[in-house]
Amino acid sequence: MHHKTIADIRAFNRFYTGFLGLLDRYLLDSGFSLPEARILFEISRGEGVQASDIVDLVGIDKGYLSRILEGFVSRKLVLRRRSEADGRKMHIFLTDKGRREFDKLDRASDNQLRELLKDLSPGRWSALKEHMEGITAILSRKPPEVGIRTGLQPGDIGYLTYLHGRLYKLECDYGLSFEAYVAQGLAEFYHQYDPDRDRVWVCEHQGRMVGFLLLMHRGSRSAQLRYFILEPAFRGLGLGKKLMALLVAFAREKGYDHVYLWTTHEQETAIALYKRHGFVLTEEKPSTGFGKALREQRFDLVL
Amino acid sequence: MHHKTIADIRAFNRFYTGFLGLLDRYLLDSGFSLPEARILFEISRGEGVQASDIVDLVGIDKGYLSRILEGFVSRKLVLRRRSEADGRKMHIFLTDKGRREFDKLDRASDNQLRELLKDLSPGRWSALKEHMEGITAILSRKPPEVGIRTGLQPGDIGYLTYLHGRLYKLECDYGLSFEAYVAQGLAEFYHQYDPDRDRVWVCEHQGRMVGFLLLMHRGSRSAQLRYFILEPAFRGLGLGKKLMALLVAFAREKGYDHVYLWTTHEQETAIALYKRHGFVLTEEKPSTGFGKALREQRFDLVL
DNA sequence: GGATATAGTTGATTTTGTCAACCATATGAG
DNA sequence: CTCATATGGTTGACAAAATCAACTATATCC
Repeated sequence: MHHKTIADIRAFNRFYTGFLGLLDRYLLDSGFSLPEARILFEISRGEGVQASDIVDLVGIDKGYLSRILEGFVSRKLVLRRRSEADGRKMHIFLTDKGRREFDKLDRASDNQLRELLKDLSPGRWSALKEHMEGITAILSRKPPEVGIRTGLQPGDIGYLTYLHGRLYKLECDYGLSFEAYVAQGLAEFYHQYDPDRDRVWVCEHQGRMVGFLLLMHRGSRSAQLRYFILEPAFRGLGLGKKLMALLVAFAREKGYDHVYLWTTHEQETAIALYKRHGFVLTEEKPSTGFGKALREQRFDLVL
Repeated sequence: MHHKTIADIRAFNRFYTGFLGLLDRYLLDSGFSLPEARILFEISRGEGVQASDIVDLVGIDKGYLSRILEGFVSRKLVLRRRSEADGRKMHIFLTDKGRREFDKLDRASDNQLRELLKDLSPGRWSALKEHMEGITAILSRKPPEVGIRTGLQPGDIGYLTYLHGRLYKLECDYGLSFEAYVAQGLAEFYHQYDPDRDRVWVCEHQGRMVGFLLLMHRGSRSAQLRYFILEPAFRGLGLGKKLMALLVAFAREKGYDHVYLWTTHEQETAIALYKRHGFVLTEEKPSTGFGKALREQRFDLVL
């Protein structure tokens, strides 16, 4: 199934192994071997670490580590001190000399990398960094950090339209006319946008919109929920629930009697969410608007 | 200067070294060492490779390689054959047994990776792949591959609006009203879009729009150029020139008398491009439309 | 208090990688 | 043609890196 992707990942692994090898080669004339450098790094990062931590962090045999540390001690780079709390453990510290040597090595590594990448434009530097952060986050199973902000910013109208166009095409096979309709609707919304009575919530991940919800006034007592959307990769993280809670709280705070929304019968996941927050189906009508037979449905929530 | 970024990249290197180590560890019980596996891989990829190629690809000492190959030969996994064209060279081939063994290893590596990543959602798989491709492209200094297609697709209207909103904010400090204006304009364009007389050109990089240009009919003999935009990271690659050439060719082909466009005096780079393609300033009027004093300018090109 | 586990050390050994010398063939200048 | 030099690869001698199992000392848990 993922066959092509697996092959791509393995290709990247080979490529990056080569790149890392390029960096490592240089260490040779630094007086430290590769594992020595990594061990020094771990010691400098957490002064007082114990050997078993390093074993885990660097993935090295404990016997081997013991000997490398022995070497460091004889070169007067580190000190080993038996733990007072647990007599089996040894805490490891850099001596002043060790710190100096490590700093030298560390600076040299920085320079080497800087040299290697100095021809890249700032745009590519930051792209590189973003890609790396992305990979780290994915492989270490960090749940993506998503912030929710209110208030429209330049780019939001367009990106929201883009999300609708792309995802409704993908998931419901709507065509371009739907996207044009969204663009039109958002342009109109913008013109009657009243920050006091209306509110938008934007979910952002690394500067990119991944979710959206909007509540706008319709007369003085009621309001309409519109443009609810979540990027597929960010579903199932509770964002929809969080957005909905914010919306209900806002509607209450602003004193609306009730909130309504229009959707189509196809939006099953969204509808389940609406229902869970107390919305009930109040009206239904057929539609052929976006190139297929649909039932448009109205849901109402009385506050 | 890039100090923080350098540190981030080094952090990624440590992280990824660990990840690769995880993958490599497994090889231990495959009967092949890590360099052996890489060498086998290179042989299988290019049957008949010569030793020196492998030295370059894998970054291994030639003496060491010679011995590893010797080992393969004695295990009947590969054949060495002296080149007929150059008696110094040896071409290396997998035997049937070698191919079988390699396939086994290769499949096992695939499975191992698949196993390691099986809990990731499809969205994260493809994100991972994209990040990896991005890093490879940047580090190997590949000029970004940009394709130009014609024809609107779902997502285009929104993304184009987004580009305008974001970039005009960034570069000219236009506000949201400009973006709403673009959204409106594009929705209208879509409704009167006539594939026979109008054309859009979309520059794409890795599935994302990075440039756009449109020509639409205005009456039967003249046409208007609109929505010309290029993502900053993709300027200076000759894309603007290419788009403009496509537009002029299309306008000629469709028999238009002349092409015109409206812009503002601030768009200096774009204006230079227009002039280079024969456009001349024909009209100018003040405007305060998007929150600042501007001179709107009309340029015409007679064909 | 005795079985079991953890933290680290040590000795023996294997695997992996490096270096320089070397052979055979090819290439290019005169 | 031929001699100096370069290229592709092999070999021997070593050094470095890594592994494994046995061992000591301390801690923990019933």
